[in-house]
Order: sequence, then C-alpha cells, then structure tokens
Amino acid sequence: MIPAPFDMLPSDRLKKITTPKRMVLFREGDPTKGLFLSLTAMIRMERIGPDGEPVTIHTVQEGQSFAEASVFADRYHCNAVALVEGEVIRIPKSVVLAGFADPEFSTAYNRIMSRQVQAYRQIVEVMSIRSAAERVYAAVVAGLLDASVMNLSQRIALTHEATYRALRTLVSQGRLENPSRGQYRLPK
Amino acid sequence: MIPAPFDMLPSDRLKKITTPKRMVLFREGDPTKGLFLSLTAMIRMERIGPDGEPVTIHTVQEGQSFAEASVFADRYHCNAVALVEGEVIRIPKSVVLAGFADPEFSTAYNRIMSRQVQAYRQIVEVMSIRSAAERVYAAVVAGLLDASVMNLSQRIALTHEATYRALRTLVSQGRLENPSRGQYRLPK
DNA sequence: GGGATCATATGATCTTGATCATATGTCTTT
DNA sequence: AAAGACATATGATCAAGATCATATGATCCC
Repeated sequence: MIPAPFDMLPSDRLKKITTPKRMVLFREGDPTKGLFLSLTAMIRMERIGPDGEPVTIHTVQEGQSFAEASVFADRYHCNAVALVEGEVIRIPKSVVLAGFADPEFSTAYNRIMSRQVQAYRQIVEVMSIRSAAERVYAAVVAGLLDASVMNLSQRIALTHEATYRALRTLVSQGRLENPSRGQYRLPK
Repeated sequence: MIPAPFDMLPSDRLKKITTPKRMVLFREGDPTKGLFLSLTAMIRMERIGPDGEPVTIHTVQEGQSFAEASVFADRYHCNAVALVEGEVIRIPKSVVLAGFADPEFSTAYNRIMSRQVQAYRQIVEVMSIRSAAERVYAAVVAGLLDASVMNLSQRIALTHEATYRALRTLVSQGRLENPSRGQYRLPK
C-alpha cells in the first residue's frame, strides 16, 4: 500500500525499488527524476562539505517521503544513500506536477506538508531548550515520547543517559509519572 | 506587497491587521479562521503546558507565514501572541482551500512548503551536532550565516559567545576566512 | 558631537551534559 | 533454558559550552 497522498497518483507511474545497503539513489548534481517515498528503507541525505567530508543533511526513516523539493529543481542538491536494505518508491516529478492539476491531490499533499512544517517548528523549538530536564519535559508534552526513550533522545539531540536522568529528575519533581520501567507519562 | 504565493489569491479576501504588542491573534481551541502572514510582526506561538506555564512552540519572524496547518483543522492548537507591534495578514481558510482549485497556486504553495521542509530538516540536522565548532561550520556551509552572528547563534541554539569562539577557532584552523570584523566566509 | 544602543569580541569561572563504565530487565531465537 | 541483543538505568569523571564580566567598534538619533 502506498501512503497518502501518493496513492492518488497513477500507480503505474510509480516505481518500486529495492535498495541494497549503500546503494546511491541519487547524487548531488544529477538531473532530478522526482521525489521518493521510503517504505522500509533508511536513507542518509548527505552533502559533500568543503573539506571533502560528507555532511549529513537529514536521515530518512521508514514511511517518510524525501527529496520533495526536487520536484521544483533541475538538479539534486545532495546525495541519497541507503543505510540498510529496504524498499523505496520513486515518483517522477512530472507525475507530481501533473497531480497539482487535481485539487484533491493538491489539498492532500499540502496537508501533509503543512503538518510536517508544524512538527519541525516544534522540534526546533524543543531543541533550543538548554536544560536537559526542560527539554525532555517539553518533548514529552509535545508527544514526542511515542516510541522508546532511545528514540526520543536521538530526536531531541541528547544522549540517552542524559535523557534517562532528566526523566528521573522530572519524576522526582512530580512532573512526570513512571508507572513501570520504561514508561513515562504526564500526571493526569 | 503580499509575498508569493499568496499574492495569487483574491486580495479583497485578505485582511490586513495591525497588531499592537501583546495582541492575541488566536487562542488554543478557537475555531480556525485561517492562516496568517507576518509582514512586519514577530509572533510567539505558544501552548499552555500542564504546569499552566506557556511553552513556546515557535517564534514567527517577519515575512513568514504561520498556522498553515489550521487550514485543515477545526480548532487552533496553540495561542499566537504578538511580541512587538507590526502588521499581519489573515487569509481565510476558505480562500486557501478554494485556491487549490488553481494548479498554479497549488504548485507555488507546495513549492514553498517543500522548501521549508527541506530547510527545517537541515536545521534539525545542524542542531544535532554536538561540537560548537562543527555545528557552526555546518551552519555556515548551509548558508545560515546570512544575517548577523547573533542571528545565527539563535537559530542553531548556541550562545553568541560560543558562536564567536567557534568562528575564531574555525578561522584559526583555516576552515573559514574573516576578511573584516564581523565578516566570515568559506575560503574560496 | 555626544550619548545610547547594539553587534562584535574575548577572558574567567562554573555548571551541566558528554563520555565511559557497569548492571539489570526484557525480548527473541534456538 | 541458555544465549544474544538491546533498552533501561545509574554512577564517576571530564570536557565543553553557559554564564558572567568587560571592552571596543559601529550605527542611530537628537
């Protein structure tokens, strides 16, 4: 199944690709072929820095789309490399551009992009909080502790040790509850 | 002048508002009236945390749009408060939704949303770099030093002192040039 | 021109989160 | 049931960035 809103596009134009680990999906400077959708893959978007070292721009998780802006550009602005084996779908830019003629697709696409922008703004604000405890608290309030603590700590740029300690502190302050090992929630 | 792509919408439906300092544009739970465009205002988007204290979700700068996702929601999810006096434009959600019938508007709007997502992903990745020098370097490479150093330091969540020191370090390493006071750039 | 304000710049000190280490709980696999 | 892998959890130490302080250059404005 293809995640919304791309399921509204003609499925015969979408190309499923199985990426072996380390496969390069595109390189900086390549003519753009379209955006991608990771079904089960993890992709590193990287740019080669002035020192010649690769700098990670973004890491794509399962279920996420990436290279959306390539639809409006002639060339890719970074490299995309598979970190593990997995499946991705390539959506030709012509298909997306044609999709904008369909108000329903335009609306649906804009909806998910708006949500993403909203989510990123919040993450940026959370990441700007200096104190580990306050950062973790803001993240929990924002609902970012939906998976593991490990996962949370990565998303808010703290070590998992600092995150565990912050959670402990918040529990001792009565600002969070720890009903069982590994479970944290706001007191109700 | 109204920034793209909103200049493509019927201008008689857009409402210009002059916000005095501290004016509340909308509150969490209010029925959504549409999205906003800050012309000269600074707006704080905040949510009231469980402690009853306001938590900043995002700070809107001049020229930015905000509450885009409200177009797809019944109620606002946060408060919007003017930090200084300034001008904003309100765009009713019906106008935006009607706009999606126009492929040209749809394309233009989705273009800027794609760019924003791209930019936010990059910022998040930069903010995840622990070392101040590497963080600043990545930010400069990403072109984030387009205004003042003060501005940069805020955007990448470093104190300005740490940012100045990191710049100094990078210059001494030959990774940046400092042609004149306050000017920093990549060596050609 | 003089004063106010702000960005740039750097030094000294201190706090805090990173790092390293270790242990236990949980889940999966065989 | 044992082994392996991984998340949870916490202690000890250390380095790096935050904080506080001070100074200078630039800009505005009256």
